[in-house]
Amino acid sequence: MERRTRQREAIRRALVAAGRPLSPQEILADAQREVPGLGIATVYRTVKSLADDGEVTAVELPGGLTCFERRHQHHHHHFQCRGCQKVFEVHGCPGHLDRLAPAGFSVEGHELLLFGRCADCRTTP
Amino acid sequence: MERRTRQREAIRRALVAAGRPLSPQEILADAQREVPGLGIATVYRTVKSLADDGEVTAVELPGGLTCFERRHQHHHHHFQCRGCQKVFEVHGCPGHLDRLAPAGFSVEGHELLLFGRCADCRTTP
DNA sequence: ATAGATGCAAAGAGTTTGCATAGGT
DNA sequence: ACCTATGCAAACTCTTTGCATCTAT
Repeated sequence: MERRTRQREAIRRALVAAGRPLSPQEILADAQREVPGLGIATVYRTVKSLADDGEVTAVELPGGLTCFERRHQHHHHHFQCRGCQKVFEVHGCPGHLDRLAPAGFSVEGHELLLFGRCADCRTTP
Repeated sequence: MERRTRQREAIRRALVAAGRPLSPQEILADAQREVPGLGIATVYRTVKSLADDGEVTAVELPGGLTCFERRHQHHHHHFQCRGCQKVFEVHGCPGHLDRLAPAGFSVEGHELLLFGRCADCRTTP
């Protein structure tokens, strides 16, 4: 069974507090304010463990960055800011996407990413 | 100015022949049939050069894989097969995606990726 | 002949893993 | 006391870069 460690709790709190998907480095920086000696390997191991438990999900972004967010029950997508690179949740989905696939292909899912500028970066380039 | 080398031509031909986005490794394998000594560094340098010229565009997929395809003038999206991992072009776009973004955010673009099984992998798991 | 392109190997960046130790239970 | 979780460092993967050589012009 899994243990309740300061590191694990700090990582979970960082994700809860952010309310948006965080990169491993963002998680590290946030959680280190609580547990200064925290190492990046623990962040990777912990988010993987939390993902296995179904508590968080990975958000893989074009460019190779993988962020992590607390698991939601509802279908949603993401927005990435070109200014600060932060990732935000986007509610809703255009739907009717399966019909776009080539004939003979079976669509099992989809991902949609919007990009542009968040409210903060829109005013502060 | 740029030179017309066997390597560069083999890489361009691989992209034309495939008719779909190729990963650096796929490009290497295809182009090596024409130029056996071809190295992966040349593939990376060449696709970057072709991208700078506007002849190819990068297709960045969740998971960190970056593929390259010949540049199209029309807006389109992609499908990735969970069986063979190959990437295909998808025509059309659901449109009206900007409205999904949070208030105060400006949307400059979007990417849509469908995933599932291609026609080949649907019958051959 | 000149200068850009290539192949190799080394260097980076991000992520994962091995191992001794710390620390939850 | 036991055994998982941690921190460090090494290993790994993918991509980029330095450099001597090759080759298109």
